[in-house]
Amino acid sequence: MAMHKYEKISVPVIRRLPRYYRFLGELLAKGVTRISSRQLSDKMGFTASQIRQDLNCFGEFGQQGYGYSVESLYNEIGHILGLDHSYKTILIGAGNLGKAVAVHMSFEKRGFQLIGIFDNDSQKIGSTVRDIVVTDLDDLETFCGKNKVDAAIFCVPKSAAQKIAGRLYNLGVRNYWNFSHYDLTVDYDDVIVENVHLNDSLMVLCYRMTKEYEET
Amino acid sequence: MAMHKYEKISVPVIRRLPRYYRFLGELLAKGVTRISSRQLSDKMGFTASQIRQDLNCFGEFGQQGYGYSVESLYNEIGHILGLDHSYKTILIGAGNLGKAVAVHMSFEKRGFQLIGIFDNDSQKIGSTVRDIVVTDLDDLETFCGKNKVDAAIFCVPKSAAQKIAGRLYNLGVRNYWNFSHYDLTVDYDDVIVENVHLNDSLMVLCYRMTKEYEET
DNA sequence: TCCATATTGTTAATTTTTTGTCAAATCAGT
DNA sequence: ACTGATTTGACAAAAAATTAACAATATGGA
Repeated sequence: MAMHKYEKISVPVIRRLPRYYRFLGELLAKGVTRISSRQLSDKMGFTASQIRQDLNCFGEFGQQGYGYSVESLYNEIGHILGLDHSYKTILIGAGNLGKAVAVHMSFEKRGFQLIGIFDNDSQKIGSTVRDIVVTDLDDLETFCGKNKVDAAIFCVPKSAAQKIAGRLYNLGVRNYWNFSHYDLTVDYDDVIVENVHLNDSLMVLCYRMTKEYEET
Repeated sequence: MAMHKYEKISVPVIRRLPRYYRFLGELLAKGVTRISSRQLSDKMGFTASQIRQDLNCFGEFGQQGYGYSVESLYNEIGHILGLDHSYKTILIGAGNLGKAVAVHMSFEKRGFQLIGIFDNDSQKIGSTVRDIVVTDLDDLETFCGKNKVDAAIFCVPKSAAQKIAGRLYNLGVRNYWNFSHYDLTVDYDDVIVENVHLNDSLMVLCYRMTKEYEET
């Protein structure tokens, strides 16, 4: 039923989906059962028109004169995002950032399952993070031989990222969530990289603060 | 000299600035002294036209027939971003994520200076992160009375964020870098919030992985 | 059942963003 | 100093994204 129109969905629309999902989740938790695009628009700061247009990329989830059922829209968007998958995922780097990511993300609710953590620091190897034992990075090949790994999370220094990406590519891993302060670029077009640049976000904050002061 | 045109700069342009800064930093580190928009375009995956247009929002930094001086363009963009400031900043929350942020970000190079860390967990209070002693969150008012705080970083649970934001607003803090899985919304329009939603990024990765599989 | 109200899905208009083009300017070699 | 190759900055064109408008349809109460 959800197989509606499959023209390519634009990047801005895709980036708004998790936001819809988040707000609908909050409404659901509050026990709200129905909502109109107008009400959502007030809450989220998008226009009602945009919300309707975004949703219509994927199907017709609302009902004229009524609006949307919070629960079923929440589920639909979750499904569109693919959160009902359970992609097997490993984490590379068990430093502060790696641990924070491992502990804070509820991977299971986001379509992923964390099945291994690797580091090359002998101090960390053998320790436990979120019930997973940190393994020597040298054992990556062995591990990937035994387990089908769908995605890898990079919480390693910039200098190490590209090399490890190469190893993982050879092991069949094609999807990367990258925190390494470095734009992972891979020549193969079957690879998906989601780069997270916390520094960029911080610099944007700096820009906005600076401009604010200049204007006043 | 940099006071060129101050029509409002669009959000997409602003979000690309840190990226330029990053790539130019890498070129600088490699000892490259000059670069053309075309060469940058090959490296970064934007069109040359876009790069020139973006830069021209702020001034004329290039020279016809030559291109741009890597070093001076790097410095100009750093200045545009406001990285030569030193905004006094506090971190709220010294858990895994807070520690990771404190340790990984070179605030000094990004226009900020970390001057305090707060938590309400007695286990953490008194411990040291990056040479800063973690202080009781109850002492926030005292601290802000003694120190002018420009910005605050939120690494606290969703449930705590909004309340702490209110306290900080009353203490005169107007700028927030928010990791709390919650869109901080403040009614006052002198407030700047940069929300970081790691979950959103993860969900986008999930979407892209899912679509990839569907298409093939 | 009927009517006034609400709200969607869709198409059209508008706005914003990106890309293409080119004259003017600089550079490098002779 | 002259010439051909580059490359910018500016403007024009194209593409993309957002907003507006509205017919079609459902709701809820009389």
